[in-house]
Parts: sequence; C-alpha cells; structure tokens
Amino acid sequence: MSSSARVSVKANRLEEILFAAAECFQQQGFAATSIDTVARHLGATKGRIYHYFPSKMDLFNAVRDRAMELAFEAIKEGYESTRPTEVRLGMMVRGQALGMMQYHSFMQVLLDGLRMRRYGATTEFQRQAMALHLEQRDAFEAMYREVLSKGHEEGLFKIGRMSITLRSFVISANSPVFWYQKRDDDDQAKLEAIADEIVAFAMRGLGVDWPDDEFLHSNQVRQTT
Amino acid sequence: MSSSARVSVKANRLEEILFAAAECFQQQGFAATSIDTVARHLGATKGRIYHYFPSKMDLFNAVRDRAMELAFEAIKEGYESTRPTEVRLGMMVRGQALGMMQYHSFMQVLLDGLRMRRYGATTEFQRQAMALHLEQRDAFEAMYREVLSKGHEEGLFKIGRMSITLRSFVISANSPVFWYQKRDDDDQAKLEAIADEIVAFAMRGLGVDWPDDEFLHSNQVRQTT
DNA sequence: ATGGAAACATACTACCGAGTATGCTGTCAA
DNA sequence: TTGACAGCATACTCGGTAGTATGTTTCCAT
Repeated sequence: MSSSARVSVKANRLEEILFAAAECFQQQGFAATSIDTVARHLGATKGRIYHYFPSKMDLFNAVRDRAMELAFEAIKEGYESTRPTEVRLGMMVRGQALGMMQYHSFMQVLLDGLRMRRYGATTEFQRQAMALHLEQRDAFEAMYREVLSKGHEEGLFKIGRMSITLRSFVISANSPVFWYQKRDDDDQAKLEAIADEIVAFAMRGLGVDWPDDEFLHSNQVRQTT
Repeated sequence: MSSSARVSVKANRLEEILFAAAECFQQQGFAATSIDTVARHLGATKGRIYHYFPSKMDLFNAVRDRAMELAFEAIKEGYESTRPTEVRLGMMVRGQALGMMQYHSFMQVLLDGLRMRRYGATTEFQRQAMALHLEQRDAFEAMYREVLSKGHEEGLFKIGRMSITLRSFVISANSPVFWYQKRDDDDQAKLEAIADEIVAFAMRGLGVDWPDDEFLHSNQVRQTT
C-alpha cells in the first residue's frame, strides 16, 4: 500500500468516527454518551477510538469544529454574493436552514457545546480550544451582524436594538435544528421548501416585504444551482 | 407546630430543592448533574433530596413539570384575552419571552427534556410521565396554532405552511432561553424592552405591520398591569 | 416523659464509564 | 525474513455516582 493511500484510509477512519460520534452526541448529549456507545455504533471497541482521539473531550471538540466549518460553509455563498443586501441575507438564512437539516447531527452538537462554556474547561489546553471556538462563534455572528447593519443603513430592514434582533434572526435560521427529523421521503426539494418558508418568516421579521410565492423566491435566490 | 404549618414547611423544602435542581440542571444538563451537586447547592446532603424525591429522574420530571406550568401561565393572559387576534398573539409572545428570562433555569430544562424523548424512558412509569409531558407540549403548541389559524383566516397573518411557520414563530418567542443571561442591573423594564423587541420581530415575521415604537406597543398591550 | 415518626446525615454497595496497559495481527521497509 | 510499527481488541484500574441502609436528632401526640 502506498503512503498516500494509507493517509486516505486514515482520513476515512477519522470521518467514520466523527460521524458516529456526531450521531451519538446528538441523540444523548455529551455527558450521557459513552465512548463505548460510539464504538458500538461503529461496530468496534474503544481501542479504535482512543487510537485516533486522545480523549472524549477531544473527540467532541473535533465534531464541534467540523460543525462550525459546515455552518460557515452554509452561509458563505450568500455572504460573499454581490447581489442586493436583502437577497444576500436571504441566501445566508436559506443556506443555514438547509445546513441545519442536512447536517443535523453535527449542528445539534453546537448547542451542547454552548452549555460547556461555564463548567467544562478543566485543562489549559481545553480552555484554549473553548476560547478558539467562542471566537469562531463571534466571527459567525459578526457576518450576520455586518449584513444586517448594511441593510439597516440602506433603509431596508427595521431593526430596533441590534443585539436582540440579531439573535432572534439567527435563532430563526437555526430553528430546524430543534425540530427537524429525517424522513425517508425527504429529497432536496422538500428541504428547500422548508428553508424557503423559514427565509420568508425571518426576512419579514426584519420588515422586508418578502414575496409569498416560494417558487418565485427560490428562483430569485437559487441563481447558482 | 401545627399540622398546617408542617405542610407549608414541607412545601417550602420541595420548592428549595426544585429551584436548586433547576439551576444545576440548567448549568450542566441532566446527565452531568449529580444528586450530590444539587445537595451541595442546598448546603445539604443526598439524604435530604432522596427524602423528598424517589429518584433523580423524578426530580428532573418535577422540575420539568413546573417549567411547563410556568410556560402555560406565561401565555395564559394573552390566550384568554378577547382583544383582536394580533394583539392576543403579541401578548402571548411577550409573556413567553418574559417567562424565558424570568424563569430561565426552569425553561432551559425543557430543552434538555426534549432529548430524552428517544433514549431515556426505561421504566413503564417513566414512559407514562414522558407521554404526559409530550401531551402538554402538544397542548401548548396547539394554543399558538389556534391563534395563528384564526389570524390567518381573518387575513391578518401571512402563513405558508402552518407547521413550519408555527415552529419558527414559537422558537422566536423562546429564543431568550438560548442567549439571555441574568445581569445585576436588569429590572422588569429592561426585560420588557427586550421582550417587546422579540414581539416585534415575531409579529413582523407573520407579515403584521407591527409598530416600530416600543412604548406605543407596550402601552397598547400592557393594559392589565 | 416517652414512643414514634419525620427529617435529615452518614456510611456503604454496586455499577458504570474514562482512561490505560497490554496483547494480537497484518503490513511494509530494509 | 524479520523487526518494527500501525491498527486495532482485550483486560484492567480507578474515580465518580445512583441508590440504599442505617444511624441520629428534633418534634409532636398522647
């Protein structure tokens, strides 16, 4: 076996563990999930997991970091778009809502991570990882804040106090993470229809006269597909 | 000591334990919270808690039930009001958002309870308690659904698919539970200002042309205070 | 006053789960 | 071929935790 092939096998193993861990953490939360549970989910034993991750906390952090990457990826297209501000924002919400459904397990882990802010960070290294993660969260929020501010200055959005509106808005985009459940029959179109509904609610929340018709809207936004 | 005085002492003890448990469960979640931790929070030992609650799960259920009661109480005034539909709904959101901040610990426990739906119910009795709780959740959601439907029929609200809009709307009202943190300087007026901001966002999300001015709005709604 | 029960604290058991130490097997490099 | 290391599985340690059993004290009813 060539060296590069070994690397990819190793990368695959990491991915397998990451996905299994994400599902377990999502279903039961960090504290209630044992390493053995994750291992059983993989059809393996603890040995395998501890061969790739030094501790349970590191495994969790890896899942959380991945979730963060996915979240950034989800809003990237909208954020970087040069279209009008309200369209950009709509694309961001749409991408994020879709991400919440498509990567549901990973995203739910982000919630769990929030709670750890207070009590969990024992070692210095862990504290650093937590600090880094909080920075990423801030950066993520800042992207929304920037676009919201821009739209506000342009007279497009009704925003009272930015901090409250921002949080309400982002929570709306996140909302599928709380109630979405995978069904056998959901295809991409179905998820997009749900996402469009969320976009409409969130955009109207800012006082934008978002069109009622889902198809009109998705044709307008889905220019790149 | 009279018999009735003993009852009230016992009720006080129950309340103490309930509040301490709520805080602990909120900070660390159910699984990560030990009975000893709750006891230490009370300046007592396990004996005290197990004297009043047969198991950790029963304690958690008690906290969750209380949280449910508080949630119902929070939206009751708005729901039972005879004012126009959009005002009723605004009052409901306002009450709920306030409740999420005022009873923050209890409310956060409701979130944790959601996750247990899947894995946690071991005994038959526990299964019943969970089923009862899910009924209550449905009943709670149904109250919002009813008012939303009424407003939709009256042509007041823009609602695409009810299930999605309903969830987005309720999540918006719940949103302070995710980010609110008690400060030393928050008085009732401050919380109400936050709540008003959330109400504005949520109502606009339904396409209602909710007024910008917070004071105007709160004078309009806060008729009973 | 005194038996007894309520209201706990203390001491103990039994188990589970994170982390470790060690053993086993295939694979590659020299 | 061989040794050495990756890639695990197995077997163990040990601290923490739910629940129990057993004191101990206070307080009330009789």
